[in-house]
Amino acid sequence: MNYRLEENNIIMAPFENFSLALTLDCGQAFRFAEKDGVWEGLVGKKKIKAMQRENGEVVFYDTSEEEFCGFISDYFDFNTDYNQLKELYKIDKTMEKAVDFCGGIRILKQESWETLCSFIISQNNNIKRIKGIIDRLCEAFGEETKEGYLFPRPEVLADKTPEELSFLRAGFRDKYIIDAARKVSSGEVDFEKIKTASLEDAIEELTKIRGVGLKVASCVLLYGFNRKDAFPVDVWIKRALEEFYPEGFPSEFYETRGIAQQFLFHYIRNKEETDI
DNA sequence: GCCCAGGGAATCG
DNA sequence: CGATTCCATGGG
Repeated sequence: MNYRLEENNIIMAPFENFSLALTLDCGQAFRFAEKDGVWEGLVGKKKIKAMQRENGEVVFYDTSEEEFCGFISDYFDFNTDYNQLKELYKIDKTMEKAVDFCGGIRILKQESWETLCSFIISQNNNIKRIKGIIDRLCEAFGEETKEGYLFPRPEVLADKTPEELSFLRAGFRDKYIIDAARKVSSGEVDFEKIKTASLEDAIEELTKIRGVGLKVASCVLLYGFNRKDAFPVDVWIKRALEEFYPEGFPSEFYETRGIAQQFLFHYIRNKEETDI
């Protein structure tokens, strides 16, 4: 990673066609907002504030070399070589187009509980509403800090009732949030076990929660447990598999097929609109 | 009014 | 098993 320090900001040199906007707004994370080209969001207790210049440089504001090399690089998974992965994906015609279209995306390493709760809310829902529900959830139950409201811990939500969550306007998902909070805070669903379990066992553990099926569990593992072999199949990916991969998704991608999935998802979902 | 949104559970046959 | 229906809410 090539970077330099200017006052309290880190300037990161362009690399691998990295796109800050695509990465933060491709449907994997829901707590980042853009204003005048500057993206802000809370990751745990720390705020990440960043913008990307025309020349590809990324400015990370109010940080240090230590924080950039540790916390920020870890969150963006900057030490994983995406160029190598993208070359591999290009053996496939459709994936080649996807990589050309949105190869600047990186899979973030998000906090496990926040990811679980967020993707429970995501089911049969649209991204704009998902963000609104999560904003209200954080403001009502998250610890208030000078950086903003933290994502509420499961212990705080475990003893709530659906009526107490009705202001979220989460619909039928409110009881799923409560069930997840109870099972995670009690240890009935064990995050430590998930971290070392096989993909199959990890999915089985997460699907003990009401409202968590194969797709949500796969998203949680991919985005919230850094499991690059987790492969969420939503309506868009399902269509793409039927249309382009009647023989199945290429087995060569297995170990990192979750990343390939993210490129494919964004490509098929956005190509028509931007072609015009 | 109708349809759909990064699904899942319950209920059929 | 697979297919269908219902679930809340809001935007297009």
